[in-house]
Amino acid sequence: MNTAPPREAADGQLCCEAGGQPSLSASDAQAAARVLKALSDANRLRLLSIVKAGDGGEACVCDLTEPLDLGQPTVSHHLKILVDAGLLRREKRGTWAYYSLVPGALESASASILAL
Amino acid sequence: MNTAPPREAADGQLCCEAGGQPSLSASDAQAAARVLKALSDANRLRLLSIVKAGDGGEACVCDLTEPLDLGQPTVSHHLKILVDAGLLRREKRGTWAYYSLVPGALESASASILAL
DNA sequence: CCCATAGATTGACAGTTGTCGATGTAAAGA
DNA sequence: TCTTTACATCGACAACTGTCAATCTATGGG
Repeated sequence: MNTAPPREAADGQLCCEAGGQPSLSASDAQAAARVLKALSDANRLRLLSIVKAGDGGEACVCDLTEPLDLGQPTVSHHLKILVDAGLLRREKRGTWAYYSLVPGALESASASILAL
Repeated sequence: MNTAPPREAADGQLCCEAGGQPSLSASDAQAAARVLKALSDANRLRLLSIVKAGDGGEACVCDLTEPLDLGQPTVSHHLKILVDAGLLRREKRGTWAYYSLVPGALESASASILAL
């Protein structure tokens, strides 16, 4: 809305000076936000942590329901969000579903913050 | 191959070997989630990016309202969230409010993901 | 075939979030 | 003083999120 920036500040400091840098495109920001949104919940961070610390780097849902003190449908819901964000992988073996980290996914999310 | 985990219904909890590691405490997860939640919005990521790329590493609100195509109150709202999360600093000079990155804050947020 | 178990899906509901318009406030000019 | 400028705050509203109880699906054992 500011079409006429003040250019005569007494101190010489201009207010609205065009940065001109693309900085971060809207689509890049949206892509990064999609992953970070999956990481913005305490219970989901704990799920990732437990999966990472699990034997063989994986864990099944029954391993995850108890330590978080959440219902099983809620845990499944969070796991689906993490899978959809590309952070977790689901592998079904027999009756059980094993979740494991997608290699490099956390590093990529971490890097997207530093790349701001 | 099918590596069936030990299972006992009446015993209660013996599905997959419980990996009793503390992994990530509830309070640590909540603290990390609080910062990551501030980073989980595309417009806020763009705000940080513009501030970082700004002259002197700072920018005033009028620099931020236009490129995001958001109303001024909305931008102020997002900036407040970023300040509350410890990611931005606000300094008022004259009529203008200049925002700048808190040194190390992004690195710390990034590290909290890798520390999972 | 019937039943038990692991897990996903559905529906509902309260709480939160992003956005805007209207208004308030403080500083700089006229 | 009166007005303009830059920004914050408030109130409202739609959209989204996290959670649970109930139900559905699929696998395995008798």
